[in-house]
Amino acid sequence: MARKPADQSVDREDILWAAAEVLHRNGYEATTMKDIAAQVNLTAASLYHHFKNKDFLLLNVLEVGLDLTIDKLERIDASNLSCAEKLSAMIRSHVVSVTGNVAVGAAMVFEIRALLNVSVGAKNSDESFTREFVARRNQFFARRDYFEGLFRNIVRAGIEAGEFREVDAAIVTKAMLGAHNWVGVWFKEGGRLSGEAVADVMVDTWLAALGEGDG
Amino acid sequence: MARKPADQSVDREDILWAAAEVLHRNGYEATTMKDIAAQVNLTAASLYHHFKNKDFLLLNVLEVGLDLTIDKLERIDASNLSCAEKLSAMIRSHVVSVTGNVAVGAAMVFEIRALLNVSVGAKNSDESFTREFVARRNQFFARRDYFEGLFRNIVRAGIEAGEFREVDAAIVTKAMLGAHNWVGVWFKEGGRLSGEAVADVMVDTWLAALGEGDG
DNA sequence: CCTATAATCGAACAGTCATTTGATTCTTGG
DNA sequence: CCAAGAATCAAATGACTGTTCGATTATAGG
Repeated sequence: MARKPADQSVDREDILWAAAEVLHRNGYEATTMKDIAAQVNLTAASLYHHFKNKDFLLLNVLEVGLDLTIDKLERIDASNLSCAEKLSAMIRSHVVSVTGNVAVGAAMVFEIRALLNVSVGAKNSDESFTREFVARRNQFFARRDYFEGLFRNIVRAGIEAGEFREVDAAIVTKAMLGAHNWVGVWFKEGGRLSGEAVADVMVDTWLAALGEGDG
Repeated sequence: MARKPADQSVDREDILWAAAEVLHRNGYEATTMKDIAAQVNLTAASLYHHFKNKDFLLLNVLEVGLDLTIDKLERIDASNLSCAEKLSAMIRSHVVSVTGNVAVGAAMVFEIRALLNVSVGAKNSDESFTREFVARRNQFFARRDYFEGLFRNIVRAGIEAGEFREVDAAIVTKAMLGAHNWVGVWFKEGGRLSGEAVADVMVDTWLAALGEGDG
């Protein structure tokens, strides 16, 4: 076949990363195809060679970000650690992801609401695109729930094992994830604390909140 | 002068509330003047009789939401309660605001990033509008910091008073606010828990995180 | 060398949106 | 009752956006 790297050619993944950055910087609706294209020295038109359309491209970004995070969490979940140790590792992993990979990590979270309102209207004439998009979006949301469940289950297990005090696991889990997500908004590289240091504070905070104060 | 309530006329505040709802539902960029107008049975053009333009209107929404919240917090701050009691009251107040008044409370938080990217570009020909907007926006951000500082100061005071354990007050405060803000995203009226109940869980969680477990 | 085709672009389109303008409809103070 | 102005709207404008199309370029395999 033909044409790979002339001066510098671009592949799907490059575009995905560029889109992630713009997405994190500007938000879903304010992100234009031109912005994304500029980030990789292309024209907006060229992006359509790699992705069906804007919505699929941005959804893809969120999918990749979520998959990366889930992957790490599942590895921790499958280990032989105690609940407290598992939760520590999961918190650290999540927070470090959000700080180190701001583009993917934070975008994943904050554009979810925007995702809900995409192309639900009947404006798009193309029925099949809309149908496929809605299907993938629902799958994404299901996976988002699964992600949250990974944390919630550890909290529940820790309570049952007597490692944590009895709390409303669902709410505390949401509080925890909210705190982590928010890190993606305020964290700046080169500030007082590194991503790892922030993660340490988070671990300490949540173990304390769950009654693991004397560890 | 002339013309107030014909069948039903609309004032600044009605528009502000309508805008808050649409803002919370759709996000900053996805909110159209037509959407806001429809919410109060007006045309988009009519909104310009009440507000200079879209950016000022939406900024106004955020300002009002922030002022409401700060007002309650300052009253608590001025009381004679202990640090733990003050913090409890502040958390409860904030969370209840977010759940009960989703429109204003959550919008305030999640549109801040969008606000940053507004009209900074040179597209607007009207210099004075841009200048005034930037000034008010900076003032808003300063007030946002003040809001965060109200929480942070109580945490610090509690540590110094020996009521709380020694934590990184800045980070823990951000974690706390992140958790509260996130409530605005997932909370739905009529769910398992009322806004007050969620607030109770939050109070319990954060007092535990700060080492007030034996209260 | 040639050819299929991957990758890219310029230009054009249709749609949407914020905003302006000028006219119109009320309402109220005098 | 009248006149001033507050509140509203319909229509037009101009900018921007996602997307399509046809043409162009460059590469890899035969």
